[in-house]
Amino acid sequence: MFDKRAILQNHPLFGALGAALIDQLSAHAASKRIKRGTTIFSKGDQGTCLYAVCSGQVKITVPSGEGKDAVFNLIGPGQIFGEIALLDGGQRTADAVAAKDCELLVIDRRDFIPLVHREPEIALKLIEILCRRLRNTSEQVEDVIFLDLPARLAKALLRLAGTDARNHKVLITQSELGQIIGVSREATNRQLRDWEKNKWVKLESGAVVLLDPEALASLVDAARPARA
Amino acid sequence: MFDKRAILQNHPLFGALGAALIDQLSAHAASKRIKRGTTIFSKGDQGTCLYAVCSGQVKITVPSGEGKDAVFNLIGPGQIFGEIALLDGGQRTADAVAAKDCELLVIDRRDFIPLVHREPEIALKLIEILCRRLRNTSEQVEDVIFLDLPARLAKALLRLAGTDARNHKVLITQSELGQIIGVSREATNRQLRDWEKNKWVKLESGAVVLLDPEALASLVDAARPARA
DNA sequence: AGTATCTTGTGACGCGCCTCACAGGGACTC
DNA sequence: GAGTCCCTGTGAGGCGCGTCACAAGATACT
Repeated sequence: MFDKRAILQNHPLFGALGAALIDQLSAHAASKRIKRGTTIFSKGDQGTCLYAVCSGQVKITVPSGEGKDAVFNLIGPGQIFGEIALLDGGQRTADAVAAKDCELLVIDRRDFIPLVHREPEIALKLIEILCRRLRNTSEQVEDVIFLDLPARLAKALLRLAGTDARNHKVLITQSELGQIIGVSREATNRQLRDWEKNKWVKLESGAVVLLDPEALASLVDAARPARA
Repeated sequence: MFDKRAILQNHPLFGALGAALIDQLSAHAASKRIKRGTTIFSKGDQGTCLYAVCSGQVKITVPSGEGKDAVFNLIGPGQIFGEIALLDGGQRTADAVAAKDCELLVIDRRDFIPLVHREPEIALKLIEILCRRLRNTSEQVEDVIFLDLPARLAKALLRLAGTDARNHKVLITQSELGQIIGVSREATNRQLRDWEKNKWVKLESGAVVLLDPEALASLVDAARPARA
């Protein structure tokens, strides 16, 4: 077990709150250990919980029959997920699966909603988080429409390297990369091999090492010409 | 001119508010007439205003150099736009252009933010709106990744018919349709002609008449097989 | 009415990426 | 040590859709 209060305190969503509120919230928050590969919820479920990741990583995916899932988001420690269904009481818009062994905090709608009504600070924080999500998602739409495979792949690698690893080594399989950018595994592989020839990346089993991040970045820029 | 108070009162975002607050808000809200084709703001601008559409229609687009814009959203009477940049103070994520002559209400960040802090009701309403936007945008990502041209086109037509017109006549040009679904005008035209042969639609200059909406709907379903 | 502009309609061509198919290598299990 | 995964690597074939090019009807502008 771990100290719920300490984790809430450090969490961006709740950090600004007073100690009294933290106590109150932690009384309602259940901690939960989840094994890698476990499904936390599925698209279409009635959603009643908010989740905060304490450790591990959660993959937000959306299925399209035949295991052709697309990966929408990777949630790491200190981030929350499941807010939308929690807040509007609707269905979950995607699946959530533990990408690694995880420790999660779970807060139920019944306990959370009254708090939002009572505490404007939380509401504002939520607005901030939703805005950020919205910006991300909008950018995803743009990317899928405007950027070709190389640009999307480069962008994804840079993003993953930023959040994920020291030394520009991204721990991810090529299938997963493909799912993130919405492209087949084979196409992903071919593009990476191409870059490997140019010494832009080095491929390992289950990982991609970025040797020349700037080259990749310039690729992204080239694909999206500045406005006239 | 039109009565600002009456419009705010009828607006979903503010309808629940007390009369006193409405007065207060309407004092700060400027009304504005905008001619068709006018740019209201551009992607990258520092955004300080929230807009509510009283009449007309606003097109939210995102540019990709060379006039290859994609249309993200069409905002009609009773809807708001520009919330994100308003709320988090960041840059606008897209362009906004008047698709028809419009009457807009404009509320500045300086006047609005304090109100959000003071009035939990408004914050909650905003959360609701942001959630809905987020759901829409997520669905857009899914669609672009999973659905092919016919399915996306069918879906777009059905959506436009639902909000837009009586009698299943959608007033829109084929170029605009292409921009909405992220596809070239030519491809859009070919698909529509195809459907016209089957008597599913009838084409007119600047409009598409849906003769068999159910056929189109079944097409959308077929493209997205139910989960196993 | 006459001209410019927008919209539609279509053919040809090519490229990007998907699908299918198969093979080798590393890791983990019995 | 043999078998079974999962991950990687690659070839061949195909087609969806973008791009270019051009023509004819519709609309708006003066």
